[in-house]
Amino acid sequence: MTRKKVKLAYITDDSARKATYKKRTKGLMKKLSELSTLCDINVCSIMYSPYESQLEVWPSPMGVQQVFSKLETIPEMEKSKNMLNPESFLSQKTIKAAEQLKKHCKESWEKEMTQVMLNTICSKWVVHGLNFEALSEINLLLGKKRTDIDKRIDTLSKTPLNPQGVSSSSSSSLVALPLMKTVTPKL
Amino acid sequence: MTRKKVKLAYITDDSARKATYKKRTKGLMKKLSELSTLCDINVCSIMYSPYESQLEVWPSPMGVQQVFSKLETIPEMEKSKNMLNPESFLSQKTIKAAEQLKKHCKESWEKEMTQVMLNTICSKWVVHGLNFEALSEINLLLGKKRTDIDKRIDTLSKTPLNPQGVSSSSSSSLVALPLMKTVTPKL
DNA sequence: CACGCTATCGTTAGAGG
DNA sequence: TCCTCTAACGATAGCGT
Repeated sequence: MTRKKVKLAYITDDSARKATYKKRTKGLMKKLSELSTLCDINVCSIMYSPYESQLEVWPSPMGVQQVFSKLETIPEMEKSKNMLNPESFLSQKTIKAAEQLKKHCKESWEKEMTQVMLNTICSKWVVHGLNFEALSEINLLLGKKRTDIDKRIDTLSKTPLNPQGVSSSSSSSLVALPLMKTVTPKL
Repeated sequence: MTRKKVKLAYITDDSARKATYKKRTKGLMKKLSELSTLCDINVCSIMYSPYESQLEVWPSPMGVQQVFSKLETIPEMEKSKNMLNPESFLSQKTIKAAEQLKKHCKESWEKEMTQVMLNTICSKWVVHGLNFEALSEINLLLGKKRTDIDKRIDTLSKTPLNPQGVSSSSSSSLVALPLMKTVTPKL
């Protein structure tokens, strides 16, 4: 009985798919970990899967916090918030100017856009105070009694904030985003 | 000549490390892609490595945009911004209340905190308008002439926004963050 | 320094408990 | 459903070019 040569297509059988998901996710995690130690890359992952009721964080919430904290240190743009809001950064003027040249495409536009895109994301993270101060704050809570946390979560669950449902139009998604220290972001 | 059994430790030799990095990154990418098709998970990755002058986006900027767009659809919290700012969500009062119970730790605090942590991140994304509208805007620019983009980038490079340097204290980092549709975030 | 090769190691599909 | 086992497949270290 020779093992089938994985047909690379959606696994229709639910339990088989779940099994594969779990196995491969575990494998991915390991690979991530290896890349991390072999090449000194700081890695973390946050998994929000339909197969686990709870979120899975690896290697630990602390580790996640550390990685996110580093996003904070990338460019020091906080000092110039006003110049980085979407309106000025991507003004109608800019769009129009680009519009004029619509016909002259270039095969490398993709890479260029990638730069702009990512820089925008990073900028926004910082500009909007998304430097994960909150995570630091949350770390203060680490080690607190569980029931208290439970109560807190319970309270929050009863506020209007609690989503009554989730859009079912979006399918599962995964983002892998590595950031390295040695490259100076070009903005 | 038996192949060595990969010593799982930092590779000191620069070129060897780079080779390993590239090979393994490629492998990771493939695994990601497989997980994506096998389990219908929407995947993208953004690589910002010291070994490439440009960012590497996979499968494409479009794909990245799509994945990020989905983050937007998670919980509908925009309507209650005022209740979700860090100040109210993680008020001094809350911290103090938790402080009182510092000594009574629980082994499962980690999971609980994970929930709070992640929910906070997601909340912030939405609350701060980080629903990646900008990315949509940027997509309008796709297909425009490269030199124009170049000029734009150049202009930006000369503004005070341009980081004069990057913190060298942070090491490389990678975040993998999968989001699935079927689970309702508990907040 | 990048690529191609391939023996070896590591991952995992499928079956059984 | 979840674990364990293991043969088969897939990834990749080291080397040659």
